Amino acid sequence: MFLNQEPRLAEFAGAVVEWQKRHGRHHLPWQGTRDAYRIWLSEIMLQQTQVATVVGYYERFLSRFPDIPALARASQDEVMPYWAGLGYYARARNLHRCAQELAAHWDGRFPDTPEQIATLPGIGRSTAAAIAAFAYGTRSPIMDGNVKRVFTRYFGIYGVSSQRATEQLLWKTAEEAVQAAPAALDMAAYTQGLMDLGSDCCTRGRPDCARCPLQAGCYAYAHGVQHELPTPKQKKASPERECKMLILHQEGSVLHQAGSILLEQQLSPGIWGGLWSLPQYGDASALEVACSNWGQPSNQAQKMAGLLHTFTHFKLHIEPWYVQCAATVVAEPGPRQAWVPVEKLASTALPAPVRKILGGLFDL
DNA sequence: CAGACGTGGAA
DNA sequence: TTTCCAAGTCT
Repeated sequence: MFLNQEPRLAEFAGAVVEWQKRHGRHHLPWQGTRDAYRIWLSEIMLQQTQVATVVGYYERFLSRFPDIPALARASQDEVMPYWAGLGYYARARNLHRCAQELAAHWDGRFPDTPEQIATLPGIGRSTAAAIAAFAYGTRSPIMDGNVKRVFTRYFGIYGVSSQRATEQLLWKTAEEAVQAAPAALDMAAYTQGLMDLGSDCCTRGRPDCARCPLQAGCYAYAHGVQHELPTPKQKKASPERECKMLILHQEGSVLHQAGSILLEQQLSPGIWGGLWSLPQYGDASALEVACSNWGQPSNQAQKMAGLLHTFTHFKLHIEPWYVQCAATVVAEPGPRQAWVPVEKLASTALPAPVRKILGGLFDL
């Protein structure tokens, strides 16, 4: 770090805001509003998720649930299809819970301080600050991946951000940057500018320092260590697991000509919690037992092309097995299981790889 | 504190 | 191909 951060702190926020107004993003679907609901929804969807991925989900979700009361009076099962495929499903469950808490205890509106906002489910310190900054102009700093890149480089902050000391220094520096800024600071532009700078200019691989409004004071630029910051955390090899998924296809009826598929709702918490997946089995014998329970000899099952699904912390080898059965022979579904008509699969909350498997069979 | 928690795009 | 990781939070 530079010994004396003060002169570089004083000019920091102003440079970010000026850059944002000329070169930042201004036409994302969740910009140009002070509606805390829309801001909140976008912030949650954008957690660990790229802008391009979020845009479509944001529009569809907002059309179906236009405000807090609409979301609060819906059931979780009505909400999950609008999040399916986006990942990190605890976000959707917390979003729904939060709407109900706001409706029940906060008059259906967001509280106006970041501290109060951060007490709500699924909203941590950074998201609370972002909501307050965009909706109310509150001078409370955020600290996400983009901002960490900008701050570690500009101020020369070493150490992995999972360490308490590093995290605390980042937040302290972020607070000082706001305090050192003029009272008239456009907090929304500053907050957006930090993220845009990290996203468009101060990127991980090839930072475009020539375009950067902070170049003159940047520690990493001065020392040529852009690629060393932020300090990378050591990676761990992700374990691999395997499972067999059963596609039990009940033949069509007059009502549902394409038939129905047996799905099983996943428990929360847990992978895909709240979504409807295909029944999974750890090995061939477990699959055989399941087939025979449904009156199907397992030798009638057809093995389909396998696929590898990569999660953050493990890889899953999926082996799908297809079995068709007559409607007349079929028993009652087990707990958390249901027969879902093929016509309804498109609007069902399916995990991404399950949608891919079923999409190959039924053109969802 | 370290691990759980998804998915897809980029290098 | 492999690895990284993107507007994090919760336990």
